[in-house]
Amino acid sequence: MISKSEKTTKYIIKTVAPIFNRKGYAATTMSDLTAATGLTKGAIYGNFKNKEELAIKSFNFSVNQVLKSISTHQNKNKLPLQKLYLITDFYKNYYDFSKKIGGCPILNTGVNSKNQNNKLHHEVMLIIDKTQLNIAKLIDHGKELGYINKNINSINFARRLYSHIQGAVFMSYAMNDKNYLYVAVEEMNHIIKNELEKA
Amino acid sequence: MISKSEKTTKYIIKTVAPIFNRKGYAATTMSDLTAATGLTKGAIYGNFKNKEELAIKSFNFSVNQVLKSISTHQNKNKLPLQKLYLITDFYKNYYDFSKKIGGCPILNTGVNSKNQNNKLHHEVMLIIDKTQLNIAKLIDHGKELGYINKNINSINFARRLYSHIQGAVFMSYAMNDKNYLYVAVEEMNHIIKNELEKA
DNA sequence: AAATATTTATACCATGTGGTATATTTTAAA
DNA sequence: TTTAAAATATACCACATGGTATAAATATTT
Repeated sequence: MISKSEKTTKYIIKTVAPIFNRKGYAATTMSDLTAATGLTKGAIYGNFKNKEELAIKSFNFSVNQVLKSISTHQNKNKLPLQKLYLITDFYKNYYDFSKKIGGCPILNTGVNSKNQNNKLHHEVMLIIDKTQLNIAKLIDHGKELGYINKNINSINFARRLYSHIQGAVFMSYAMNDKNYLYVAVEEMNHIIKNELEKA
Repeated sequence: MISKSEKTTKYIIKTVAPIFNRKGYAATTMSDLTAATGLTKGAIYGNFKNKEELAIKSFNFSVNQVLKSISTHQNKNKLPLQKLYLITDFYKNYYDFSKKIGGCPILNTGVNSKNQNNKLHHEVMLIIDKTQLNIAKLIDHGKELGYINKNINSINFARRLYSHIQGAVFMSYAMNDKNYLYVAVEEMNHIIKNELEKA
């Protein structure tokens, strides 16, 4: 049986996540959260220890929205190399996608939490590490199946891919211009084709 | 004759800029600023209209520190193509450089001001536009002198360069790892050589 | 339906916020 | 050196902050 508090806990996180994402931890106030949820501080503090715990759960909620969408998109194909192209393809739409959830949680929280909130920043680093590792595993799988050049370093390539994409995520966000994403995706596809694909 | 207030105005900006850069506009409080400067609110409000005006001047101060350093570094060579390589070379050291001034002002303010402070965000966009245009002009100059391939689109290339580098700036910052910068610089140098340089 | 446990609202706390009027001090001019 | 002007410090303002003790309301169990 799903309890009342479980439902409201989820409701609070879902409602509050985009606000934390957009404004950052410090700039988000409890009254922002009561206003958005329609609940009182009593209700919120009855479900969360404090503002920080709620912020961390909100961050993880936002990140999971991104990761699930990438995962779904990726599952349109079973071949590792095609999955890689589906990942870059996902980011063609990331400007609009991330807008809906208050911006890119990795970028926003990565910047906002640095030197400000160690727990949040730690979460960001874990997610980046995990994501890069998943890409590296995909490349490794492609090597095993013989689609991908065995000479390239999987984790280093994953880091390059992530860094390149994240640059475009920032630029498109800061400049209100999706084109940065389109261009970066094309560049990455070109690099995947030239460096990864076996001739 | 340089007045007293001119001196303290500069002193305040210089002292306060890294704080705004590190914490962001909303999270930086007036007491942060009085504590750092050793001055009272009376003194600060005597020299600046409000917190926002001080934040904007601080942002421009931080940005100018970056731009001046790039400019100095760039002036080690007069040839446009070599100047381009000197720009990418500058970013090899950007992790340590930006740390001294509280992080990359473009990245930090770009993220923190979005949807939060329109005036600050506007300043960020102006700086990015200006910087990209300067790179494009450099490329144009290289074309004129016959060093650079005339088929490539200068402003588009400048945008790619900036976006690529800024991705590494974010990644190195979020992950405490300079290597992202080293790798991105090598990639950009490779791209400059292959796409820009005339055979 | 009554009793109990859980969840939410209310009212409050001490402290911090950006900003300002005014008194005091410091600087520059006469 | 006196005087006028500019810069800084003090003391305060109304309001917002994260957080909590407790009362009220709602679910859940018996």
